[in-house]
Amino acid sequence: MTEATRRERLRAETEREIRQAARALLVESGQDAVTLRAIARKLGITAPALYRYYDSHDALLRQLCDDICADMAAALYADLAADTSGEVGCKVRAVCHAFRRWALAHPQEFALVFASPRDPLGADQFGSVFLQLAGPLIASNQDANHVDEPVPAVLHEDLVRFQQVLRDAVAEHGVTLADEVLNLGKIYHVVQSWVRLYGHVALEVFGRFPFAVSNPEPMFDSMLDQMLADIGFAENG
Amino acid sequence: MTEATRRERLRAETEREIRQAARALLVESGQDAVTLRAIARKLGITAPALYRYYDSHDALLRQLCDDICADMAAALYADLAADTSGEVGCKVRAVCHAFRRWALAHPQEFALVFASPRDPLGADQFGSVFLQLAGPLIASNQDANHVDEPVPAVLHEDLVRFQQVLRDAVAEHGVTLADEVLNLGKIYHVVQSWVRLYGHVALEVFGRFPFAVSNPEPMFDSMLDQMLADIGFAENG
DNA sequence: CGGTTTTAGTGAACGGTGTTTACAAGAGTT
DNA sequence: AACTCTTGTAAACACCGTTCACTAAAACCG
Repeated sequence: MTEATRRERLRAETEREIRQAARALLVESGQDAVTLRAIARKLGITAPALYRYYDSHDALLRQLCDDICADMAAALYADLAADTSGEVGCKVRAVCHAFRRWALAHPQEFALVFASPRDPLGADQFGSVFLQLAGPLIASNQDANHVDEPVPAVLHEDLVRFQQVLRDAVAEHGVTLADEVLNLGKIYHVVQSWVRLYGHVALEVFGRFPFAVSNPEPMFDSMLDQMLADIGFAENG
Repeated sequence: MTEATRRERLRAETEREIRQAARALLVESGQDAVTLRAIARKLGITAPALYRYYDSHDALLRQLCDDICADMAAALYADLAADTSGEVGCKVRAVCHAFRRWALAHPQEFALVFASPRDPLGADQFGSVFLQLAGPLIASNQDANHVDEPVPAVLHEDLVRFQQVLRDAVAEHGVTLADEVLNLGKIYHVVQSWVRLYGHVALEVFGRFPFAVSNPEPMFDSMLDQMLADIGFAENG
């Protein structure tokens, strides 16, 4: 059954424990608490031993980011699947709510993954999460009544590239999109929706609204309403 | 001329040097490089001496945030004043561009002040910056043709409070606003504009757009167009 | 002026960090 | 059994925030 050698199994197990310990420290005590020595302490080993698994503290942090992204994607996907209504608008709303809920529940992780000037690279992982969610949603919204609004010509190049990325992502789900469905106007609205979704969530997580918002959820809902309307879903989807 | 004692002058000078050194370290090498020992080293003193000026490393970081906010506010205000056109739409556009430019030029400062889960408190300083800019703009836009759109009832309480904050901010500039000008619908749009402005800038600074944007400025311009239209300014203001 | 108090700064120390190096002990292989 | 590769340890280095006892000078005051 186990095709790997005994040593490989042990190594994989230790690596799993390292990630788990790092994650626990991040959640319990914040990013600064994720130290090599603290992780090693949780495993009952010494700090230098961790260098057999990761090149540096920074590399471990990067791995942690990827794990977080994967977990978040799984959580969002679960919420998406839990919405049994066929309405695509409902699904979008569900996944947006799940994103906000996740960010508020994991502010440290959110800051590390989404608001860190550290890495220009981890974007791969993040992009795949985004596409994994946006892809199916777009694929299941082929009948949306949305006209092709004109988009500034300067944006065409970037939007066409993004269009191709989205098309590929959807194709992985076995769906082929017509150009009328995935027109540039809609692509642009997808990007703009991400701007607003991210903006609201980050502002809420970091407490940077220009005044104290006593109850941010209705404001989030209100923004979603307008966002969904812009993107071509029915108001009460 | 110098009404302060010699000691007070020296103390003020040292404090100025501390802030300056901290700022330089942040810009040169990132937030993690702003250590007490590094600051002290730049001044030619020892680290414990800094405790005569700040209670802790964190307190110094807070002061740094405030300084950054003040500097940014000054820069934005300068750009705002540099726009000699009477058009309010142009002024809004100018200050938004200035904000983006500042954030891209000072990513470390931006991350520290706007995307740090650290303090729920420094918000005072930040809020005052926001109001210092938004106040005059709203005050000079009294003739905007903007109808009072309905706003979800749940938001009324918060929006009314923000309305009062804005009214006070504008009053400091010697202008009194009528309710028709500063209606709740417009207040809501101001908040939504901040969401989009912040969202775009943060995504660009942190490189978190879902695909590589080759030339983000036109996209920013495009967003501003829609934002200004929503908020009641003319398209080519 | 002389004595006292207040202040800015020092140096040593404590416990913490990431990281490197030399070394030991076990697992796997031949 | 001998050899290699892997996984861990212990010690050390340089750095960090912070505390504490202490000095030297400035400011104050009778």
